[in-house]
Amino acid sequence: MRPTKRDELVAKALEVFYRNGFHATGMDMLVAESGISKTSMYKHFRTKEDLILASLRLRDENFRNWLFRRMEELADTPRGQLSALFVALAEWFKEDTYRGCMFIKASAEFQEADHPIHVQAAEHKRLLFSFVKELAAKAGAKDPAALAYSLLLLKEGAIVTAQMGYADDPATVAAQTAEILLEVALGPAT
Amino acid sequence: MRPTKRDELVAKALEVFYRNGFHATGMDMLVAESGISKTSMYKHFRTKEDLILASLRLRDENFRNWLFRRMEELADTPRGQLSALFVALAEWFKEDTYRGCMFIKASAEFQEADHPIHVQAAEHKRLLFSFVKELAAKAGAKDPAALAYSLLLLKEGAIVTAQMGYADDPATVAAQTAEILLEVALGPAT
DNA sequence: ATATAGATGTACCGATCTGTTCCCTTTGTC
DNA sequence: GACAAAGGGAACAGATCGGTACATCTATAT
Repeated sequence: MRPTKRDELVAKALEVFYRNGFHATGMDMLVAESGISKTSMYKHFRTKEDLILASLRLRDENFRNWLFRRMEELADTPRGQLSALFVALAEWFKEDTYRGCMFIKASAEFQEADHPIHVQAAEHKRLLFSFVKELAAKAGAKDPAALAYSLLLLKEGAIVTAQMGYADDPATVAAQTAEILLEVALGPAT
Repeated sequence: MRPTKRDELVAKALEVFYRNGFHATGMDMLVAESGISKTSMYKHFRTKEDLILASLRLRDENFRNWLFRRMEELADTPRGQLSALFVALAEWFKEDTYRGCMFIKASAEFQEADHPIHVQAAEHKRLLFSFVKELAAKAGAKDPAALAYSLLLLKEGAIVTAQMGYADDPATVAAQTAEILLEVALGPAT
């Protein structure tokens, strides 16, 4: 069965919100860009906030699927997959549609810690943390949570540095730094 | 001489933009919060964008002054001051007005790489990089730029992680990770 | 005392914001 | 062919957006 209008709308809204920001994107702009009438939009989503939340859900699904699959394609050991996280990042940064992390930006535009959008953005980061922590455990880290946490700090740092564009190649620096942390935590690479 | 109205306005605008976001803050809200008339605002600044740029200039000055002074207060060796960067971060995160990095958020709300606001935000990060690179050189790093770059990735990562509030204590994790990098780059702590 | 600069208050402009209303057309199904 | 569900078009509310117009007030410097 073909994608429903609702799915089309969410996909397009995701794209526009990512490219243009949340507050800066009006519903009229979404009408113009998606070709879907405002009437239909408000039949599917009661408010703009609901549409943003749906966009973030889709983004979370797409991004985690892509990242986890890519890490598995690039290496077949847990340790190799942790390294591959930063290879995947480099690929992402090179896309000319790259505009930083949608969840960081969502939490920045909706700052109250209990705002539904903020909460949902944080949830995405929590899911990534779980995944990386599992990998760190499989790789034999003594303190998987600490290793995962460190690696993710590098990841977030590289993401915002790439977004601001004031430095050359944050993914490579992050990858090299991650290698140091992996050696300290897991011993020399085999 | 007392602070001019213009200075008062910029200081208040900085506070409100930081707390509330750029697009989400209207000029009428600034009138209400600062008690300064819209007429005066537009005498001092031709556009909202000009006011944002002035706020960012003030923020850059305040933040770098605070951070550099704090690092010097906390340690008197270059290496110690690099460690102290993360102690200062922890103090910042604990402030109940903490809302992430204003420059990251500015670059996120004004994404075009050549937008004046984006450019100015990136400039702040460049200045921090220069300072940390100098310290890394004084501390005897073989590749001061690489060490500074790594440490700043941790810093940015900790900043956004603290902003999103999905993890307990990013400053401490960043500090511990930085210690590892310092030992690898400079040898065991004396 | 008076000229001047800075600040104020308030009403207003046209555009845009989120969200609604009313009515019409398409589409798939029995 | 009848019918319901879904979508479209377009105007409209009421609020807010960035920015302007205009007349007034106040402090200081000469």
